[in-house]
Amino acid sequence: MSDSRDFPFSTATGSDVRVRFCPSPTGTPHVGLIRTALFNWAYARHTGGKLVFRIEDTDAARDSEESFQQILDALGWLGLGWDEGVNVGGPHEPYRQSQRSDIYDRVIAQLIESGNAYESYSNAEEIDARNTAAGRPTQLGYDNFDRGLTAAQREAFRAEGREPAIRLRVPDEDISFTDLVRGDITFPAGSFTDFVIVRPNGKPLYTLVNPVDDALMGITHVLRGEDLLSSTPRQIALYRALIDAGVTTFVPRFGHLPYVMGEGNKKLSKRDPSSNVFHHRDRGFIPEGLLNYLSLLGWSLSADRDVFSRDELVAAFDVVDVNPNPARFDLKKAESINGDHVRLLDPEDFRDRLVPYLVDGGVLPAEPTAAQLEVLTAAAPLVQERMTLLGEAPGLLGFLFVSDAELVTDPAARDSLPANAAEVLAAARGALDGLVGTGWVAADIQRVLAEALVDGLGLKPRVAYGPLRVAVSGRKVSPPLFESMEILGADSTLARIDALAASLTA
RNA sequence: GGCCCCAUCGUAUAGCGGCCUAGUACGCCGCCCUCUCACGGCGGUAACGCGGGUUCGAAUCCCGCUGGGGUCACCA
Repeated sequence: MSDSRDFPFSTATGSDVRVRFCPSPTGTPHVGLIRTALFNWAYARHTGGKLVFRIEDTDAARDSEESFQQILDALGWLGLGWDEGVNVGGPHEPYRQSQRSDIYDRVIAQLIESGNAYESYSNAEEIDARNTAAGRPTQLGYDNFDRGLTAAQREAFRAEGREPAIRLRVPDEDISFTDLVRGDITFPAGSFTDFVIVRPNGKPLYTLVNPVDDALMGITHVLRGEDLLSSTPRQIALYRALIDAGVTTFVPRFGHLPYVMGEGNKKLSKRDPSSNVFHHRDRGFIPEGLLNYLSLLGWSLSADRDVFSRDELVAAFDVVDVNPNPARFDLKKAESINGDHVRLLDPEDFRDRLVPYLVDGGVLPAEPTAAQLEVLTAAAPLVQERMTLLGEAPGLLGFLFVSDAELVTDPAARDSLPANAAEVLAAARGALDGLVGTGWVAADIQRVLAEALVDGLGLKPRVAYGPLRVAVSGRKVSPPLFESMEILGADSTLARIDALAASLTA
């Protein structure tokens, strides 16, 4: 066939690669959507090519400004930047389809002019009726009936006041392409009939605007979800029409990324909280962790390593290495990866990232004081390696930011107190008293406590320190005890021990 | 139903004809470390859907089956 010569696929491989991310602003950003953005971004960075960010808002009924802002928010948070497009501009403005009507009108005219598209007056009822009459399954849909309409017939329909949809005349031959992640794929001739590209009201459909914009913007690689795979032959048909009409000169290469699955064998539902990027951010995922995990859905860096940086991802990423099979979103694994990245953070960076979570958790005011930040700086290193999600911060560190009087003791922690708690507390109090005025550092605290409780009373360490942990933090689980006491200071520490002791005898 | 895609431990994957008595990670189960919780360390559990070929040799190539999924809109 002469297809490859007349309708060549893109041969871009290096810095001439142009990929795009073109979400429709409906709803909250889904992890699957972000994974698609990530792979496009990574491919552009890896090849040295360009990433174009376009918004497909041609469905006024479903699109929203709020959703658009959320997409921007998500991309910004994750650090996925683009080279051309919304908010940054470029040579193919505008980048919101709702503002490109004139461009589409022009292309539609070219398509009709060149004979690649035509007016179709058939409505659904008429199509069904014709199919039934012809003994053809109605499921087969449109029958290309209007292809042969004469000027007189069109005029007659017009006279009836009917407005035509515009359909693309599709080639009656097999359509093949080499999918970058799946290999050669062929759709037999007759798989689909002439399809609508413009509504009777003049509004162009996704089937037209998506390929048209890709063509006009010089997109060389279309990396998108697997759900679009079956529409690819139609897009290629449209591309051929665009080439024939002189609108563009090549067909992009396609790569269909596997689904991100939820429980069972279904796509991760938008209703599942795990699908919501912001839900993960709120819980304390950091961009490095979420991005790392998402990249593992359908791809891998190497045989024996799955924690890596953005730069490592970019250096190694290639679409052809993407797995074609669907991947399940595994929250446990995601959290584990996130925890690894949290531990990799520089201490100051880690501390800074804690602040918003502590503010949201009501632990710190919107504008923390210098004293509070000082406490945080001292405490952060104590919890960095024991946190998986930053959202754990309020629960872990809250006790350091409340007055002794405000400290609430978790009922479960109180219940865990051993029978001899009062005795332990009293002995600790006595030992600690000796330190007042001599400096108040963790090592000394631990030493005197060990002498008094472990050596003196002969207690097991966990029995000895349990009551103190509850007294100081109000919880069964806390950052390391002696360091916590040091940060809290002698006065608070003693006051809290006294308070718990008093409540035991009350 | 037509067409298309997919198929390695529970999960994500490595594997692209011999290095595989199938590796790694998460999970799970033990043990160690330990002031709690974590972290860390050590060990264990667990997979090539089935059937035919091709080949000296197949998880890897081909065909069929089975099983999953997607798509068939004047949504995107």
